[in-house]
Amino acid sequence: MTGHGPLALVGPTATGKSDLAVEIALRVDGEVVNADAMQLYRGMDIGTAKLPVAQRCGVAHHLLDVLDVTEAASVAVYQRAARAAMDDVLARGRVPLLVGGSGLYVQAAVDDLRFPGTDPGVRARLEAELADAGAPALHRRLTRLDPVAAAAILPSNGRRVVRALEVIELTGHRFSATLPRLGVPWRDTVLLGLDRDTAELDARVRQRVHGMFAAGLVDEVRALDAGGLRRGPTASRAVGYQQVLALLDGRATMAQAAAGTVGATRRLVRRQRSWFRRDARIRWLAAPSADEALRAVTHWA
RNA sequence: GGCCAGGUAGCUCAGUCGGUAUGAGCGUCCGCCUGAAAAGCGGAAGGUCGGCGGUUCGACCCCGCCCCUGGCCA
Repeated sequence: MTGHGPLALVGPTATGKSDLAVEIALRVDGEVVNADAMQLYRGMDIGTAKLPVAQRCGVAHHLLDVLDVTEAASVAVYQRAARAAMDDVLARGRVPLLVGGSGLYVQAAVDDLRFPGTDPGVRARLEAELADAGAPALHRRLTRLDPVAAAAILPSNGRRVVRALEVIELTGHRFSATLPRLGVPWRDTVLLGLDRDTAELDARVRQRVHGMFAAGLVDEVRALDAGGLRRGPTASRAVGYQQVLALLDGRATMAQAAAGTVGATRRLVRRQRSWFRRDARIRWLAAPSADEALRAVTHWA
């Protein structure tokens, strides 16, 4: 098979990655490692299109259902877990199959990205400043402390300005100086991409979303809401969940929630594409078949 | 059939006391992305201002007729 390292299957949502991953895993004696930020959450099943156990055909899946809905997800934390999982699979002589559509997560698992630490106190203070002084004011400060980072971050992007200031405060170094260069892979991973024609994918998204509502997405969200979903900064923003929460609040009708979910999913697809598009290492598959995927891997090796 | 309101960007709608629409939000397209990433942020493209005629140096804006939509009255 590949023999040397992990295999990654990436691409926008609703293209059929999960099913294809199982097929490939069965052929190469592989185990799936999730690279989807929202499938990390326990109880978020219908809305994240998490593959039901019955459809996993006995293939082991790692990093699903590891977070409570109230916890914030974090790339750095994910990176450690994903690497540990892949190393474990490798150590057992099997092939890790990294599967998911969260671009930054995939890159964190596959490349030598290093994340400077974080501190809840510092973060909270900066967030508070952001709330009353506004992003441009914080950006001005960043310009003084780290002109290079300031030039790369737009003054309106409060989130990124806050993180840059946090890193500077915590490390004493410029944020721009802490960013490692790309191109240094952590392991020799083969990246495969799965996409579909836009019109076809949009139709699949529409169908999938209607299927989710029919399968009980509203009840799923209601149950998670009772478990604190709203307090979760990450989970409460997930596509579908966000819209159903609005429905439960009476801020949207069922039709609006469904249409909103379809729209948000389409936008997600566009952003996922623009993220993956720039990674020249990805070998894009023309069709979702294990045969083609394995052929691509062989030709690559 | 009569009266009233309205027809401006793909959608919802501002606006112009007559002087080439700095139009807005949403959508669309493109891009950015290093501890919330299904998040966060930016840029661009889109309009014969319902149609025809009139008044005027000049009309999206005023006048007339027509068409369409919604409401009220018959």
